[in-house]
Amino acid sequence: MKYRAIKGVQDILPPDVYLWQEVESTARQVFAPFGYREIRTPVMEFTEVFTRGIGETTDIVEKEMYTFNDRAGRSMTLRPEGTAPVVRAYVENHLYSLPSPQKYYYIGPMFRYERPQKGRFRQFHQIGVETFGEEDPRMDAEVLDMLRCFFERVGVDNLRFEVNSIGCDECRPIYRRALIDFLTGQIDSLCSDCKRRYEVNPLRVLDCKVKGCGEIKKKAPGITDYLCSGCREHFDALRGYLELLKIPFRVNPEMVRGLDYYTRTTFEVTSEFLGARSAVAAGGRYDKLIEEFGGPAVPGIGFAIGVERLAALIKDRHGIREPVPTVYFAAIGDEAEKAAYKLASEMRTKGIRVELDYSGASLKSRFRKADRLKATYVFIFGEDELSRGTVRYKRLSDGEQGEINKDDVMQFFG
RNA sequence: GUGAGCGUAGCUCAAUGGUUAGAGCACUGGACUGUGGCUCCAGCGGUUGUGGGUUCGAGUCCCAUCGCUCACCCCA
Repeated sequence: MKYRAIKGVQDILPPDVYLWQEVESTARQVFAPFGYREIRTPVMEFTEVFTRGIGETTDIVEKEMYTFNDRAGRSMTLRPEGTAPVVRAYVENHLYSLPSPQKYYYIGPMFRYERPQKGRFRQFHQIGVETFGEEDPRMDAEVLDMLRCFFERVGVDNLRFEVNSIGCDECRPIYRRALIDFLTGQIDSLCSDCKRRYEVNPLRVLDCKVKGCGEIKKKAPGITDYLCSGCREHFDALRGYLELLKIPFRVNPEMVRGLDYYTRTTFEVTSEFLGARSAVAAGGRYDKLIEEFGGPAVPGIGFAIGVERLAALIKDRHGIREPVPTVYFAAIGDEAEKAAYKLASEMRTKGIRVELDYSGASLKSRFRKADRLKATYVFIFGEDELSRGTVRYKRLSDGEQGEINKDDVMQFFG
């Protein structure tokens, strides 16, 4: 084979593409009543948008970005996530001068240079939302409510909603200190990865799946006990509203997010059917990020849904609905084929899906093909019908046949 | 970046180191000349990922390489 797709990217072909269309249109339908409007940002940004936004020491920035110099020597990066670009657009276009809160959603490809595996690709797609200008915990709950609604509409259940609060600039450093102090005493018992995490990002130790570390984790101080009064009240209120909205959730004090910009609320939606990495959606609050981008002190919250992972779940649950042809046109003979060609054009113009072939194959093989295409009707159109000015039809589901006047074809489809 | 597994027909897979690498599905045609699905028959389809090596003989064993998959790190 001469050419092949790049590692970790993939073609989205029919029938899968119909699933994607369904997912995307459901997202639009679900988000609209919550007041979300679409925003489209470029797939490429100046590299600083991500290094500053996501954090210099995160894995994404350190080893996963598609970064290159353009012809003028400026460093550009294919977006590895959606929040930083949307925040950049929000600040650059002064969207904060519009009435708060401003709510946006986006749908599109992201790029990360990673080893592909189940549910992980180098080009993958996210449906994300970002809300600017509201710090009330009711907004956090609302965003989760919208997620719940989306998954319900798209027909995926058995999901776990996990929430946590990782505090703010005030309380997180204090907790971090306490955790480090604790881990320092246990360092010899930690797994090798966790020894590295201890240096780089101690909170990640909480995320470790190794058994030995789990034992240590149980005794470790929890973030929940270190939240400042503001963060504690916010988190308590959020849980209250989630209960009010009857959103089933679990508090997971060990959940740590990989991006630096999160404050207070973080959450993940996971499924046990997704293999090693089970998150199908994740997000959180980022109250300092807009300032970081040179904007006003405006809080934000958002999430992203992994479309590939979601599509895999839906495919498992209920497969794919693919549109089928209404009519398979089998014309026999030069004159009839010519007339059928014309009639098919008229029908298509009216929105009826018509398949006709130019192969001149036997009627039998055309029926076979019509059957394979799952056409609703076969139209038979030969010398006899041509001279009578009619079309013979056969409904494939039950074999019912009849003959209709050529001029009544449109009526036939009512 | 690290580790493991797997590469044979379009797809799913067979083939003790030994004839001309097979089967099912799919595709094309026929039985049925203007009527699909079911059945039967036939046909089409291969550089066994690639390159070396061992051997009288390699799809099979060895080495390298490329690719895919899964897992780790990390992430949607």
